[in-house]
Amino acid sequence: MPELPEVETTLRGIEPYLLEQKITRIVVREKRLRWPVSSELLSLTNQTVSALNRRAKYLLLSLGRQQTEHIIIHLGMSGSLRIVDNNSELKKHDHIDFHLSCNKIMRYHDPRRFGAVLWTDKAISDHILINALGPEPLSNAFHGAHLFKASRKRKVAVKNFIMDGHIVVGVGNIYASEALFLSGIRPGKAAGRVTAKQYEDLAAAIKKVLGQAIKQGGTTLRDFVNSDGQPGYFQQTLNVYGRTDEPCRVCQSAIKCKVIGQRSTFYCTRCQQ
DNA sequence: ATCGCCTCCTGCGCGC
DNA sequence: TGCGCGCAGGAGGCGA
Repeated sequence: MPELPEVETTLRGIEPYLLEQKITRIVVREKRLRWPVSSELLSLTNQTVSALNRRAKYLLLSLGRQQTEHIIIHLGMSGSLRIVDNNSELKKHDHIDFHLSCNKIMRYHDPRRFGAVLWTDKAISDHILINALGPEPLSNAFHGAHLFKASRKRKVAVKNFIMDGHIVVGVGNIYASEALFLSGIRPGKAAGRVTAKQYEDLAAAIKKVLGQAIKQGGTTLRDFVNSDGQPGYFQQTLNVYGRTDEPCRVCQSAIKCKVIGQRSTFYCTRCQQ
């Protein structure tokens, strides 16, 4: 379940192998991802990767000197990218190979096929999936006042609110529960009823959990190539996620699980009001 | 505009 | 041991 930290870790892991390298050939074994893999992508050959970036959970590979073409990759629920040797044995769900001029392959693997590999020749910032996104959670553009302002009169649960990519990107189900615990806010509370002070705390908590997870992901980068190992962010101590009926680490009362917005949500009934 | 529900898909854990 | 079932989850899409 790649959350933002794993996407960032993936970017750092693949960058040394892709930057200023050519994609010599793309082999697609399974086109049926979230959206069908386009024929334009199929026909890409001998394009130099001139930049790699991340926006939200999208990985962006820019091609050519002018960067007029881009490959957009989303890992969905179960996607991963690995750098493998070109004689590496194929595993089930290895859907796309990007052959590189360094003689290695960047291999896209995705059992559930919720992910996407897209091609565009428009400016990335104009792309329909990108152009309406909220700020990056670790950037200066993201802060409590932003959340407070955007949430006035909103009735949606604050947990759904912070998971909405138009408000802030990259807050997945695990870290939404964790950040709300750290800031002492009930996940089901209407976003418009959360105070400015609470949003200050919440923004800080989001930065903290995501920043910490990225840092831990970075420590396992050495295992990235040719490895199926779990990313390091799983080592992060979870305070509430998946801890139904276990004692709160602060007050010992039982952690509760409730479905909010079709998603399991975990919180402490005493610490979060 | 906003909200909430539905959908895509496979692997896994559970009960029997 | 094996089967069938239900659930998990990112996020776009859609109907109300």
